[in-house]
This record gives sequence, structure tokens and C-alpha cells, in this order.
Amino acid sequence: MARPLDMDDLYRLRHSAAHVLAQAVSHLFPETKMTIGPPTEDGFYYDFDRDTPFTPTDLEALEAEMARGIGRSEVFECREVTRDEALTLFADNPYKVELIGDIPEGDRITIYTNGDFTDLCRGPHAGNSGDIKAFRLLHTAGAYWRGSEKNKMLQRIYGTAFQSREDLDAYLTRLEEAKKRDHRRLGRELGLFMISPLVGAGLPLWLPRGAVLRETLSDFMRDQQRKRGYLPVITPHLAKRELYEISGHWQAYRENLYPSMHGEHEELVMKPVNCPFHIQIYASERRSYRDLPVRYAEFGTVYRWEQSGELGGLTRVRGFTQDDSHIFCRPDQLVSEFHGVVDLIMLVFKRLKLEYRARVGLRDPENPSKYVGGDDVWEQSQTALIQAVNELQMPHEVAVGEAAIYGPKLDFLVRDAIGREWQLGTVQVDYVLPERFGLEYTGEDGQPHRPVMIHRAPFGSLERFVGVLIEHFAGAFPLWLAPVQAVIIPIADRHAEYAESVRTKLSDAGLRVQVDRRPERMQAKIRDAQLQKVPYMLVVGDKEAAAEAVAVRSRDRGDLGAIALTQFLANAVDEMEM
RNA sequence: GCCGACGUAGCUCAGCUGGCAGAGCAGCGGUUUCGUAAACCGCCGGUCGUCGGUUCGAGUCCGACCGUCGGCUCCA
Repeated sequence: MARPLDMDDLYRLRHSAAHVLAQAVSHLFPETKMTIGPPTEDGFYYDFDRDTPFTPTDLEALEAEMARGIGRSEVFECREVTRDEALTLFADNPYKVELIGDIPEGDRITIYTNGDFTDLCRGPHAGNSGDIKAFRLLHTAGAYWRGSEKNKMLQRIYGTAFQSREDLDAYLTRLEEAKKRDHRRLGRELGLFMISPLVGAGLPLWLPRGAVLRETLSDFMRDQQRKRGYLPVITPHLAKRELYEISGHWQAYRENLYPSMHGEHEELVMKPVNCPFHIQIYASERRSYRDLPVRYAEFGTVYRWEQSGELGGLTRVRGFTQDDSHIFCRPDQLVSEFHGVVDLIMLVFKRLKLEYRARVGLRDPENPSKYVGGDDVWEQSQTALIQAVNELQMPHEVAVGEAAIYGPKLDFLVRDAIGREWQLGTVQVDYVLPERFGLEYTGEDGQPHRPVMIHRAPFGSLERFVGVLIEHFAGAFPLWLAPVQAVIIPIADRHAEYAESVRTKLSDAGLRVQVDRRPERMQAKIRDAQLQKVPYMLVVGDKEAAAEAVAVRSRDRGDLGAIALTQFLANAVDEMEM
């Protein structure tokens, strides 16, 4: 076995590959201004300032030019320079001048040279360009200078590099595999959802099989919530603008709200969040300390204006449904309620065998305009959240600036098949909205007290959650989730009647089954069921009809032979519990 | 929103430098009644994303818009 790949070595290699790319650009497109070119998790990129964008043909020419640079095995030489020297060297490049200006006084300023190309760079680099054994330029993209849309858009070239040809091939194969499980592709192939341009971008339509999948998840959650003392509520999709002015969403998220509609005397907006509605329900009665906690749950569909370039599939949409709930509790109940919510979220991940990590999101003190609520209230809620998380003894990281507008939160991030991480479950502690809406309960002392709110959504959005599940399972859902759990395949027309009786028995037992009675051969029906990733195919012919049996073929394990129908049903029920 | 690529039948795709719109699968009709991943024959199917322009002539060239994809920015 080859020695384990040292990430630092790979980073150096990719960093050097970025320099070789910049060198190639300087040869073929001398008018181009270099900016920055770091290594990334999967490769590297380099941003160039250039009037005309790079074409796919340009990329081919650059790959050839890079190969020449690598062939020369040029050493990466590091040299420390003075600030003045650096400014002189890069006098004609405003980007480098800006970077030099940002290097703190007293820090070393270094430049790296490979052959005829010199770049301002902190390093480190590979020994020489010949170490880059395998590389590929992947695609181009626009990217703002320093990531701000106020700055000029630069031309970015993405590439990747490895220490061997095999590693590169393995990476490219992985990209291909990831493409095959893309939820947008599988969504169409498996008949789960669609996007109609006439309905609108970012507004997915759920097809029957997708709707069954989603409903199965919703039913699971409803069942858990019922067991945990949640109460269902249902609220409309529109509300007066004033509601969101009080909550603060109108001010803080105006650019993400759909333009308002005019009623007779009021302005109505599509709801971007469910919480103010649930707050109104809480506020509709006098509440005693004995009534708390109150847990309102709703699969609430919300609408947020997203920039068109951001839309795609089920994971980035303009309308989506949250498995939302708002818990109103006394301060002394906060920690136990919080723990109950985390328990529910972990149950979801366990049921689906998903790997996750937890992240505490705190507010960014540098950017107070992103939030509502005073410092003291934030201090209180952040302290409460951190305490609750610590008591769980759950590994987590802390991210400053990742709070919600009204409070800190605990997010759960799930990694999907392509390695992307998705924020799925979330719990938020909120002292702000109860204050803004003047919520109260009467305490033991007969005095009014302010409740605390917990916002939580274990799935996050059903759309995004299903999108991630499609990719995670590559469409081959576990039995309990599969939209069609079994297809019954009669071998010849004379077996249709028995097939129908099998369907009735299994349907009555709660399974989602279909009979494939097309005038096709059994082989064709099996093939179609496999491609549709149906967990079980039940072949029925003369032998099965005579014995009240089914010949079971598993999607994953192949032909399992004939067993009694009652036995199949018992096995299936067991499997769904797992 | 910004940068780039792309948009041809329900799906996957071909159509070279402008000169009569193609294939496979799906669908429909027929034949076949079959034992674990595609039976056979035939037929239908397209305002080449939309609108405008250049040209004797546009799927092909140009522009705008709509949409999709890869990024950037944003994400309560």
C-alpha cells in the first residue's frame, strides 16, 4: 500500500499547480492580471482579471502549456522581500498592491518564483513543478474580487491536481458517480418531483411517488410529535405586513420577501416564516404557568425570494415546507425542552442512519444590524443555549455569525454523497420575539412573566431534506421510505387474478404495492422495477398461486426464492422497524 | 443579481463551415403468455426554449427575454 496521503503535501502540490496555471496564463494571455490562487479541498483555483472570459478551448491550450511547465521541473524558489521591493515588483498590478497593503507591518513578505513566473505568495509550495504528476483544469466561473459583489468580477479557473494519475482518475470517477446520484436526475427518473417553467423556477411540483415519500417522512414526524406532546396548528400563507414589522423580519429580511399585495386597507405578504402566526395563537388566551410548555407544530410552507442564480432542484427553492414548531416555555423549562428537541432530531438521524455534526451558531458582534434584540437578551439566550448544549456532552463546534436574527441556534449538518454539507435540523432559542409581541403567562406569584420560545425544525425543509435523502440513498430508499415498496409481477396473464389477491392482502396490511400487468415479459418487468429501485419484486406464477406464495427478488440481494406470502409480510414488517 | 456554458420528439442525444429535421428509449396498434435486468413487427410524435434581427434561405449567425447547469454573492 502506498504511504498515506499527507493533506499538507497535497495542499502544497495544488497550491503549486495554481502557480503553474498562472504561469501558463502569463505566457498565453500576457495582458492578464494575476490576483489570488489558493488550494481548496478538492483542488485549486486561480482568479484572473481579464476582459474576455476563458473559453473551453483556452482551457485546453492552458493545460498543454501547464504540461510544458511541469515538464521543465522548475524549482519553486522562495525569497523574502521588503515592502518597498514588493510594491515595486507588483507596481502594475493593483490587486497585488492591495494585498501587500493588507499584510500587517512586521510580517514577512515572500515571493515565489517558478521559472519565468513570480507571484506574491505566503507559500508553502511543492519542491518543483515536476512533482505535479497529474492535473486537470475543470471549469471556469465568474468570481468577485475578495468575494464581494461590490467589486469587479474576475475570471476564475478551477482545476485539481494529484500525486498520481490513479488518484486523479479516482477523483474523476467519483465526480461521475456523484452525477449519477444527483437528486435532480433521480427526481425525474424515479418520478419524484418536477419543475415546470410555467409554474416558476424554484417552485417544485411533487409527483405521486415523491409525495408519498414526503408524506411518509411527515407521518413519521407527526407520530413522534404526538408522542411528545406537540399540538397541531394550521396557519395561512399570507399575513399583514404589520405582523412582520413587529417580528422584525420586514426590516431585517426585506430583500428576501416577495413584494407585498394590496388588500382593501392592508398590505399582505407571503409568509417567510411561521413563527409570528404561532405567536398569535399563543397570545389568543391568558396563559398560566401550569399550561407551559405549549408546543405548536405545523408543516408550514414559506416563501422566500432567492436570487435566480441560486435556484436548483429541491435544495434551493423559493417555496418550501418546514416541519416547524414553536415551543413556549418558562425559563426554568428551557433546558429540558431544548434537550427534548435535540433528542427528537437525533432520532431522525438515527432512523435514517445519517452522519451529522453539530454547530452552535452565535451572533456576530461586529454586525448588529443582522439581528433584533438587545445585548442583554442576547447574552441571556446565548448563555442558556451553551449551557444546554454542554449538558448534552455532544461534540459540537461554535460558529460566530451563524445565529438566527432573534437568537442563537444549534444546527445539525449532514454530509451528502458528493461531500457537500447541508444544514438540516435546527433548534433556536429566542427571548426576542416574546418581548416584541409582549407575550406573557401568569406565574405562581400571580404576576405576569415572559415566556421563552424555542424554534425547531428537525428536517429543516422537507424539500431540502428529501433532496439530500435522494442523493444519500442514490434513490434506493430503505423499505419504510420507498414510495413503492413492492411490485408484484405475474408471469403470464392467467396469474393476474392471484397477483391481485396478493396485492389486496399486502395493501390491507399497510404496504405500498403495485401489480405490473403490462403485456411484457417477466424479465422486462424486473428490469423496470430494478431501475425504479423498488425494494422487492414478487414474481407469481403457477407454483406460487398453488402455494399461496411469492417468489421474492430483492433490489439489493437478488433472487431469494419462493416463500409463503404471510412470511414475506412478516419479514417486511420486521425490516421496516429496523 | 453577476460571470460563463447550454436549451433539437415525453427522455437521452446526433445534426460539419447557413441549403428538405434524425436515432435509441418511451408512447400507440398488432403478434407473443413467457420463471429473475430489455420479445418481435408496424405507427404516431418536433413553431429546433420564446420574441426580434441579418440573409434569396436560419436548428445553425446576431440581440433581448425565459429556463437549465457550473461558479460568485446571499441564505431568518
